[in-house]
Amino acid sequence: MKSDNDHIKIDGIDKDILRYLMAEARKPILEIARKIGISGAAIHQRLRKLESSGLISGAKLVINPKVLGYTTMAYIGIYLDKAMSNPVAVKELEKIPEVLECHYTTGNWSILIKVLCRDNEHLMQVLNRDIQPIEGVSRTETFISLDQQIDRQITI
Amino acid sequence: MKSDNDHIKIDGIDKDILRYLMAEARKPILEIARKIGISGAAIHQRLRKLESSGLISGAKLVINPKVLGYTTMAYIGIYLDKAMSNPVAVKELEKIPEVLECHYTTGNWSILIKVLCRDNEHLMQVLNRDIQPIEGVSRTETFISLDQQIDRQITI
DNA sequence: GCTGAAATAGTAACTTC
DNA sequence: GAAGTTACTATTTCAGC
Repeated sequence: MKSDNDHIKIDGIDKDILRYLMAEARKPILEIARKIGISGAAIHQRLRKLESSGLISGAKLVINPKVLGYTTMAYIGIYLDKAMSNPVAVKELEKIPEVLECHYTTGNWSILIKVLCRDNEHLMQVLNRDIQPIEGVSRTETFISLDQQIDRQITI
Repeated sequence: MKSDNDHIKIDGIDKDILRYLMAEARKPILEIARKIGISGAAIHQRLRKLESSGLISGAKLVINPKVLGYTTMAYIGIYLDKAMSNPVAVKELEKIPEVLECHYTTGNWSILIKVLCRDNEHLMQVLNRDIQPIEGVSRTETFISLDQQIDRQITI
């Protein structure tokens, strides 16, 4: 039984399989099999092992929010009152669909969140109507991402 | 021909399909077909349409970096000298595999990046050996993510 | 959106080292 | 017994309707 923190051994073949699927999760496994030089069933067995080891945590369809009209991405640093517990604030943030990430951070803020909005007006609404009213939120600092220039996963 | 910024029409069935696949990109399409009540081929047609519209930009295998021993995630705000052009700095940041995201932001910094390291010592190395030496980088502010409490995509 | 044929994936039993 | 192949069934993909 492997816990989340055990390091596991993966060989070159595992790495090849992962690299292909990290870029294109629905790539035909037989195609990978032909390129690597082993059978499709063998790849499937390795994938099952990588899944049960916890290294593979899933596969997600990536969608382009711009096509839906969501063009404004921003990071917001949130200062919480000392009395306010982080988990309670996170529970409230979870209810806001525009909040995509939430980190409990060292440094100036208690919380750093990433939000995705249609435009600046929508962002202002989320700040004023959804975030500021949360109990314990004293102040926020907003950084709009004018352009996301790198977006990738860990390199295998 | 649709450009990246056109909004497209998607109906309830499209939304259902997207919701299933955004959570589990490798979920059998026939399984979704049975739940929604249309044929697998119909779903496939809709997926092709969604792909060519640009809404679906791909499918990625999600891996758990903790299993590989990467436990320290941090955001780093970077101040650039006025003379330094952003694209040149980004080109250098791209060469650092630990840099997962890079945003050109409004506010205090020129650039906000997200890095993933094995531990605090590794993070220190990346800062001192890889980031600080980049020409034009004058100062950095680091925020370690003690815990990522929300991580999701846009809600459809 | 459906149908049906060809390609591909997933599973299990068998083989080899 | 760990890793792979072969053989078999289910699913996906693609063309024609």
